[in-house]
Amino acid sequence: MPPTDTQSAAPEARQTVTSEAVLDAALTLFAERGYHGTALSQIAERLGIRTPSLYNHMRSKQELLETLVAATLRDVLTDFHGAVADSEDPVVQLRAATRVYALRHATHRREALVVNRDTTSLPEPALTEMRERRREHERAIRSIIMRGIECGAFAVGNAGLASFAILEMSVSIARWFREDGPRTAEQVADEYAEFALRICRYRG
Amino acid sequence: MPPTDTQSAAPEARQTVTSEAVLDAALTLFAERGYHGTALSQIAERLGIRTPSLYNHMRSKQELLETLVAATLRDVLTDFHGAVADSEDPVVQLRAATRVYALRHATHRREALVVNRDTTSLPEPALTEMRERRREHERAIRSIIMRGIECGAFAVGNAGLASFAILEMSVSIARWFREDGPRTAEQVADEYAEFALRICRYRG
DNA sequence: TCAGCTAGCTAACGCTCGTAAGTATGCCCT
DNA sequence: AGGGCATACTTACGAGCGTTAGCTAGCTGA
Repeated sequence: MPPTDTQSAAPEARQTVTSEAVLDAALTLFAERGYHGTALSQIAERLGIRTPSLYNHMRSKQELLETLVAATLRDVLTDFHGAVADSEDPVVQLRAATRVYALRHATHRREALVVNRDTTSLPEPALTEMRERRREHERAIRSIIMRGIECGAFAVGNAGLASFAILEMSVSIARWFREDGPRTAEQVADEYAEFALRICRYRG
Repeated sequence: MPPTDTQSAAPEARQTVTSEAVLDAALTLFAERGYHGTALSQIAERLGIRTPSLYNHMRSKQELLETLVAATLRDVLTDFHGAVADSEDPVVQLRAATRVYALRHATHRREALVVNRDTTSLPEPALTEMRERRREHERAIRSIIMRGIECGAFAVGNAGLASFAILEMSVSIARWFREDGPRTAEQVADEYAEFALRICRYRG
């Protein structure tokens, strides 16, 4: 029985850590204790290597955070554009946009927690860039709501307030969702999409 | 013109720092940079004293956090009980409970940010205690929703999901609200109370 | 007047952090 | 077979952290 060379659990296998593994370990720990609350030594320990060895896979601790946040926000926007591409109807678009956003927060809890807690710890060029991406998403949701108001599908006093409420209630899914809980991620996402329409007073 | 001895802004006045001032400075900085991202030296600097002098007003950095979180959660529950005391009607109660909760997050932004970001940094006896208080609040909201469902005022698939959504969208007010913005805290709170009823599908 | 308390100060501690430098070892390709 | 690269290691650094000890000066009340 020769050891396989992919994903082997062979006891004596000489294994090496990848950049992806470092990012994954950092993601888990940042989500658990926050960026400033996590030491590189803890990331190293989780990977079974010494702290300085991490520098074979990254440039700095800050770069880890920056990579994680940038990738997550990119994926959020990709999700969004994919979700709203199928229709011009504000009702359909708001439902789909909320659904993918809520779904992502159930299936990518760690990423969501890190982005929401630690984005402000980024150094300045990146911080503004990341804030801009979030604002872009918020503005897009808001404009869907405004179009819904114009065509009479929605009735809400202020589109900005509603878009904030919808986005942030979805974000919070990451705080309580459990994979082994009573509801699947899809069920939760569908329910939240429904909440979004209710907030905008769409009477489906 | 002899200097007054309360709140004096006299230039040469020998002023002394109070425990409340230390808590307030800590609150501001914890809210801005997080608990682990804030050094005692920064709190001291903001108060115009040297770091070790802080120990005349506190026992440790952790105690600062614990005091702030405990006081905030106590006030949240006091608010809640005051809000629901006036009526037995689930519609009235949910509106009032959401209103005071949203209002608090607009008027006490720093406290809300710290509680939501840094409660997990508390040492273990306090951590469980604080989590229990939050759960108590959530259960109380949920039970209002369940009573509303029973009496036919509300129509929502799962009361737990709805209570999470309502609480967390309110929490997020602390992230964007500005005192000098276009809407007052009361206006925002009223709007969010309305959102809560919509989520529960109350057609007022 | 003066004892005692309060609330500052300086100095110093032990620890941990992120990071750098230099070295050893094993795999891959020629 | 062996050169080079990738990846780990040990050692060490300077800085900053929270905290303690011990001292000083001013206000308060007997």
